Amino acid sequence: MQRVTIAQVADRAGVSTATVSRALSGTRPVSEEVRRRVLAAARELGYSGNSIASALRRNRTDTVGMVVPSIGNPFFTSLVESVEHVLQAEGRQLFLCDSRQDPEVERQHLRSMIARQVDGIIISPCHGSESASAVQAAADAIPLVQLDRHVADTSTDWVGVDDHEAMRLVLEHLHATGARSAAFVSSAMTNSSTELRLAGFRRQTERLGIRTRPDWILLGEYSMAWGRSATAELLDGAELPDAIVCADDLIAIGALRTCRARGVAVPDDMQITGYDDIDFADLVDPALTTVNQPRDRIAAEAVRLLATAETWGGTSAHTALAPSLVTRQSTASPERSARYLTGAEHQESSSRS
Amino acid sequence: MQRVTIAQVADRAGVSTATVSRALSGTRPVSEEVRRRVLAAARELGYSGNSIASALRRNRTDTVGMVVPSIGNPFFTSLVESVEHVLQAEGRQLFLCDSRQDPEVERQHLRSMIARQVDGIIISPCHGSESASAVQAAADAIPLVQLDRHVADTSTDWVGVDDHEAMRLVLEHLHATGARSAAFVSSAMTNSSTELRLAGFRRQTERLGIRTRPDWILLGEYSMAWGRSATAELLDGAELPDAIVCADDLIAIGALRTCRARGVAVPDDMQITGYDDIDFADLVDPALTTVNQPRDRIAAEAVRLLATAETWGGTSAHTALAPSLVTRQSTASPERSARYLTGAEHQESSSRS
DNA sequence: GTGAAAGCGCTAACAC
DNA sequence: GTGTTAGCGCTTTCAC
Repeated sequence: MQRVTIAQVADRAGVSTATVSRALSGTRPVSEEVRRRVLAAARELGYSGNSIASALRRNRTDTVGMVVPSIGNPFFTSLVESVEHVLQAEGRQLFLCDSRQDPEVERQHLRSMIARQVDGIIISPCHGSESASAVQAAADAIPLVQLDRHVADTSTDWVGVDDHEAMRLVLEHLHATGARSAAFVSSAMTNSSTELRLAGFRRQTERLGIRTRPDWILLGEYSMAWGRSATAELLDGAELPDAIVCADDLIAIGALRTCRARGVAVPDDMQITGYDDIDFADLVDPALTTVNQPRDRIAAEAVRLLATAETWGGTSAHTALAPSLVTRQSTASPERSARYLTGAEHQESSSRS
Repeated sequence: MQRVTIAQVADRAGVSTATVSRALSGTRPVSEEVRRRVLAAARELGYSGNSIASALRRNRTDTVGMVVPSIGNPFFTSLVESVEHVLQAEGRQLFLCDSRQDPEVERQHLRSMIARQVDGIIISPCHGSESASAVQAAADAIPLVQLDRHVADTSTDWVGVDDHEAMRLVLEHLHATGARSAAFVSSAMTNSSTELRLAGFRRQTERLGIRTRPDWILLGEYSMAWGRSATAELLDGAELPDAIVCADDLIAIGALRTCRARGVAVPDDMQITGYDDIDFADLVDPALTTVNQPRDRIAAEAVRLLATAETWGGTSAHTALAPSLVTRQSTASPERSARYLTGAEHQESSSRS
């Protein structure tokens, strides 16, 4: 079980270690005859290389590190899948870490990745401000691109979707279905996505004349549990909005559950929208109208930016991709509501007891 | 942005590189005065070490590799979380790969991990037979433990739950609720879990006198989509079982959906059980009765076995942990059914059309 | 308690 | 096309 080295392969093939290296890596031409002998020797000995030694020498690991706030969140899971896919196509590997929403854990992971000489880092920082110093420090050392979320006051690359545009799509759709008031359920304001989505919600409701209220803005965390309790709170309120706009699909699914449990019909009595378009969004009942993030595209762009940073350094780019709206059964269809409206002219928000 | 080396730290602290190494790693005692100077120099220069060089020298990476069939499957995701947690407590890192259910991809990942000199590998092989050669080859090179699933005809460590025991729990519970016939929906027979769960199902149904039929054994894949279509097939059959036993929670959730869509009441007209106890199992409606796998325990055991293998080599261990049954609303309560049975004596499977 | 020096396994000049 | 050689940055004897 002693590891076989390049020297042993060289011995067996009757050539120098340099030649073996060249034959195996294809860095420089090698005679067909020698190539065959080397390959045979390597196979016979079960040689599998030592990328640690290679990395030390070449100063490259062909590995990129990725840090996500929670691998349990399906959105990040699928982002990871996309990134891994892109990298694999280039023969590179992904080193994945979960910061568990903890800036301290995140900082350690970043340090460790730098020590491990990853070629670049893709990160979705867990906190808008507390992650900043560690992210900046890492970015100073090696190419780094932020994905989806990003920290304030740093000058690194970023790629994600245009949250304002997303909110425009959601609220215009709701408006078209006849909704004239809306609540917003999100996570606490600890990261950029949250902030931008809320800002977008505010701007678009105002622009479209959709009414909202301070106690309809509920901030907790990205989880189904929070979606449930926030919705319960809304349903217990004096007035009911026409729609609940959720900052991610997990919250929205929680909202759906509470509505069902309380006998509130979706979308007839209440419309609900999500954000992310996780696989599950299509599988709940009613299926969720949500914002689709082009994950493969985001992943590809992130990897591309990393490569650019490797050669260019310095100048950073912010890439906001266009999201799209996926309309399913948790919102009413615009046509149908239009018909309703013909009679009702303007649908006031229903109120309750 | 030039990486700072140990030599620079040594210079600044006015000591040798050896001393810096010792001061930083704590391998051997160093005078308090020198220690302070070294630490200060390291901080000032922003030294972060080079674990590649360290790994080459020490022949250890403090990294374990993990390969799962699908990171999109919540069961594996949470297994990964558990393993990462355990490792982090020991100051080690996890190198994660997704084989995407493809033995070829899996083989490449394994080769790559060995080349990367991970200290050990934790794998849930994607295929019962096609994964075998690569797994065996990897196990010959470094410590390896199989998790949950395992390949046939290898002599590596394994840790998972006792599938027979799990099926006993499920079927005894169903029997107690009055079920006297059952169908089984699982993935195709390409891995050990599937095989053992089916074998357990067969044995327990026979033992308990629960009737089943060849066309009630449906094998597809571990996904909600398959759960839906398999259930549709069952519901279209001439005879309906009292219960559908599913080989994982995703399948079971799909089954729940189809039942709801078809107006089949769960658990009154049909009982459904899952396997894994993923987070979602408690959040669907009705909440899913399922088999809980002690994931943290499995993870801890796997890491422990790896450490054992590092020192002992050779002899391997198979550790089957006891699963537990989590009864929720997708199955009837034993008490209630007992009352029913008092009148009905023996509840035959309902038939249809 | 500390320093000098010898590599870990590999690749990239540099020769030929 | 191929061999020789000098390290990559670190840890660890072995001296003192």
